[in-house]
Amino acid sequence: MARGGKGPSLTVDVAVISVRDGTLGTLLVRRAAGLAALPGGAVGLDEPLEDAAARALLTEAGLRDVFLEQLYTFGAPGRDPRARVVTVAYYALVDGRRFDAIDRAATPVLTARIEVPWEGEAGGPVRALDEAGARLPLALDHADILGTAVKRIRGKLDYTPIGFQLLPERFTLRQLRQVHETVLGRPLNKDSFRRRMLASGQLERTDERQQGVDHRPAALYRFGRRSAV
Amino acid sequence: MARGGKGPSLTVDVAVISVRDGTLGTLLVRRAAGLAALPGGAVGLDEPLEDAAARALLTEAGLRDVFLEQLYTFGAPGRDPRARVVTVAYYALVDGRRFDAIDRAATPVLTARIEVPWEGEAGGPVRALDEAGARLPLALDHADILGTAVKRIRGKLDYTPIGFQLLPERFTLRQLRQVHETVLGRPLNKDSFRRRMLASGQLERTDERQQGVDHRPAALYRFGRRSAV
DNA sequence: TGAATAGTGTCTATAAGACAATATCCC
DNA sequence: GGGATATTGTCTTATAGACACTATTCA
Repeated sequence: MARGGKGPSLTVDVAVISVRDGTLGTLLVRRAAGLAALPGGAVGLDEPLEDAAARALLTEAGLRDVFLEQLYTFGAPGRDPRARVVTVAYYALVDGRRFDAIDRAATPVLTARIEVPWEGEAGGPVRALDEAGARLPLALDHADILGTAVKRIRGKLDYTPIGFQLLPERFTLRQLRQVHETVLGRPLNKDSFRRRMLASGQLERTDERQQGVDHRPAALYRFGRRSAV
Repeated sequence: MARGGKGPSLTVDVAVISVRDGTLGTLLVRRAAGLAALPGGAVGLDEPLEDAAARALLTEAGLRDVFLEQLYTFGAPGRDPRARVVTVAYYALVDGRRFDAIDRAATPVLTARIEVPWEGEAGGPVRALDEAGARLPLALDHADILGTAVKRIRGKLDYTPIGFQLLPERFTLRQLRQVHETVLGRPLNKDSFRRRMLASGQLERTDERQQGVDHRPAALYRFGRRSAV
């Protein structure tokens, strides 16, 4: 961790966000001291920041080709007691079902549930819970980074259709709404959500329908190139 | 510029944004090679990032106590041809009249007009023009940083009253609207802007009125603590 | 047929845009 | 008074929420 330079060291960390069963989830790795941490690592001397984030996702979490966007840079002098480390945080949005496909032997990741103790876009740290509901202590300021990611995504949902990044390629309007509700942490009006999404021109109706449900199957949609205006 | 460490060096840069006479303005400093650059500098080993940005503003531009918020971190390997330098960019919002109060002898800043060659929130680099309207070549990726700042502020205006940071403490609704129009680069509906602002509960009407205009003087408002809900 | 959700249409409440009518100030 | 903008109020239009009704699937 020691470096010869005069300035702070630089790392990247990735807050992986997914939605499963109506709750927010994330991916963590075990670090020393029994703490869980975001996937991340040092930035190579000639490596683009986003490449470093993608590399951490691949080597530490076994994930590739995910939506990845810069979040915020955390640099409080005391955030890492061992040395001055500034980290450029990214967030990734992943279809929750991809968590199941990760080779746990090759990459011993932890899947955790995120509990958001604030409403709206108030912000603040969040809690990570394991499958049994026990609290997972997070390293450094990683609870703040995850909280910042949730806050950012909540804000983006209002004017951007990033919800589909959390779903498989084809999905129903109900699934999309439930993803939005899970991210926002509040119920949405069914009718107006439907109208708004269909009016946005971003959804493309496929001629397939939902399978294996015990009621009228919904039409499957996918996100298409922005169609008009 | 050379460092002994294995990782990138770290700096901060500040995009100072102001509004004067219906145009966007910024503050630049002269650097080698006749280029103009954003105020900025290296981050101290134990210095918080925002402190480094505030320090650069004070020493290079003579500005203190301004609204300052983190913008984005720029770290493309080729952005500085001399060495790998990652910069955490901040943006500052300043009442344009404060540009006139800067001691030009102590801090030889340049005031420039910003020309935005794109609409809405498309994004991309902007141009800096001097008082005579001549183009000021910008160092490194500073045109991108300024562009990112304009884009961010445009987005924030839709749901946050940051406009008042660009005005003196007391202002009229017309001044506030013109600031919004300048930032957004498009006209706003006068009536609905007025209603929206008054309904927001963020404006506090003072018992003073505009002075020295050749028509009915408008009431002066100031921003108050969010009052209700 | 019944349970359950999809999908459509209608009515109402709220916010935005357009515009008319006064109200105040300086000259 | 005339010119200019502020301020208030009304009407119209677009959008969101509420709700009723029909459609479609499986058990």
